[in-house]
Amino acid sequence: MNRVKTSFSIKNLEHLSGIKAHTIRIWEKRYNLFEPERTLTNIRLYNLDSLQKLLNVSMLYKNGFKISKIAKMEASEITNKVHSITLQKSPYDWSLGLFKLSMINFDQRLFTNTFDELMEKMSFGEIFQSIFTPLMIELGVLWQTNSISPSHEHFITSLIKQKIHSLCEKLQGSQPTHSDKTYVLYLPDNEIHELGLLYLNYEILNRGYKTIFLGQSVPTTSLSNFLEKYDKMVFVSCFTIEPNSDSVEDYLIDFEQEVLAGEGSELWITGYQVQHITNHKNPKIRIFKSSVDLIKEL
Amino acid sequence: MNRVKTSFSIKNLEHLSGIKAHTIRIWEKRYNLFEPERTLTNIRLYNLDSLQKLLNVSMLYKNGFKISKIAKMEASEITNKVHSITLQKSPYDWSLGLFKLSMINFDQRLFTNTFDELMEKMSFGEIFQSIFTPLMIELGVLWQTNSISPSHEHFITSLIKQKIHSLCEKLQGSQPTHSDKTYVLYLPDNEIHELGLLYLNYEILNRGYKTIFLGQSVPTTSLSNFLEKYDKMVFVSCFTIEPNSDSVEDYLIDFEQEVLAGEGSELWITGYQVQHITNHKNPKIRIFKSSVDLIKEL
DNA sequence: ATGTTTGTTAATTAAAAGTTAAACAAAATG
DNA sequence: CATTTTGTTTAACTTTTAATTAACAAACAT
Repeated sequence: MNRVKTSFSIKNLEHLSGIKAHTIRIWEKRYNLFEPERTLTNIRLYNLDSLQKLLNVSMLYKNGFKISKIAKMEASEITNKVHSITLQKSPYDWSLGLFKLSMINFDQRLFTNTFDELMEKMSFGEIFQSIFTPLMIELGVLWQTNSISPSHEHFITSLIKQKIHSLCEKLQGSQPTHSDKTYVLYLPDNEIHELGLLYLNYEILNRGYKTIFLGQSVPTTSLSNFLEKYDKMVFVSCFTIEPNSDSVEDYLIDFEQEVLAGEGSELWITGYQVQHITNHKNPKIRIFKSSVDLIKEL
Repeated sequence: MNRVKTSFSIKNLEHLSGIKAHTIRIWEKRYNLFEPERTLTNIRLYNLDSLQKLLNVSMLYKNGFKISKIAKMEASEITNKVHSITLQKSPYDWSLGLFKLSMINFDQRLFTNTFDELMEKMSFGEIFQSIFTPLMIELGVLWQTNSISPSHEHFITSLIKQKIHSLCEKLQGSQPTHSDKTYVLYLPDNEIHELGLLYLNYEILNRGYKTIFLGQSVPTTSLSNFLEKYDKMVFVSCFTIEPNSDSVEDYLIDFEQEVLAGEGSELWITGYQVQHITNHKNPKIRIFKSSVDLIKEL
């Protein structure tokens, strides 16, 4: 019933900390760094405290501290050192690790603090592309190795969504500087990966355009309703799961007839399912390799 | 980069279909039911099509069809039979399987159809308690055995949330029949499991009370702001992860001072982190073993 | 009742992952 | 330069999980 992971294998620690299982074992043996529980059959089982200690140790280790020196430190001393290093170095260097740590502990304050510090140094676009995107990729690996629970993923993505939402709200407070076209962002039926689309919404707003964010699971027919209200519409979407490679061509043909028949409106798409589509005949449909490419064309 | 599971081990199939791995193997051998790919070292790897076929086969099997008979059927015949059975039997018997199927395929239409049929036969409360709750528990098992991706979990929970949201909206359209108290539903800092709280919101609304749904990550201080506006307030929350057993006592003491100091307001709690708290002195704080118990007291 | 169907069990082998210990070699230290 | 530190490699062994085959026994059909 309790679905939050609190027990970790040595492989989990390897994936979460970046320290090889072999190395963790020998640190244990030589320096008594950890004293993990064991199963009845002698297999190591680490708790959350051990994981956190390892994350701290690996942080110092990656910053040039020697393991023999770290091993002699008190727990409090380790924490202090970690603190002072994060203060010294740029937040960029450590934000990925701090975001992961905040996820493991469901620590919203750490997330927010890290994020706020980053925002002082760089734009949200840079943060999203250079930190949140790699973070999401890493989460995929952690998921595949059973190192985190769905709750962890949910926790971190919903915090990121919150941040984008609040940035978008601020932008929507001021008048758009362009009135020549309106962007409509949507995800087709069954599409649930809205984080990328949410980010696109932010970037489009940030460039002074008007947007309508529809979010997930919008059927094609309900899109045509917008055509009467605005002159020039650009529909923006991201096809990650659906429509899949079997049906994406049919979807586009359908979309052409239902939505793009009139003047002025276009469809811009990114995502996994359109990666293989290189040349599409209709100039009203534009395919982008990545959201970065799409942003360049705004 | 593509984080959607498309390849399954025989154990995954076992957990998803309820057919033992042993049995799947022997069906393969005796009736050539499947022809899974193999790894370089001879280990079975099933694709999504195989999984779906097995789900259909197991459905017929559990309905009394003999495996020898199923094995002789064409794929289309199997699909037809499955269809006609789902029509014959009550939706209750099959909804759990259908919801799981809709999740595997990210098939929103199947989810909605199944849900709509259920709503004709029973109340939403019954659906939530007798179907969605077991479904969530089963998802936990599937997660632990690596049988589904976080996307699957996200897909199904966000659809359930959508349903509760729209039911709540309808209820909020009509005037409350009780005006003696207002329920404020919130989750404390770092708490992300809002599905259960969302359901409580529905049940309270359904009994004609006024509610304020704050959702996740509400600090205690911002709750006290509500005290001036309403006479009698009942704060309702669910502590799944936070505050954890170390800090829950402190949290409650803090809450007593900051929020419950005046007249009339109470705090009702359920969730994992308050399971061990049996007798709390302050009668203004009420602990419930489950949300069902809480609903009974409305 | 006789033979067939069908799921389970047991035995054996193989693969994957974890554990321990010893040897090794690069890097740092004095 | 000799010594210590430290991560990696190798080898032997255990545990867990998967695969194959054969045997078994209950249920079913004729």
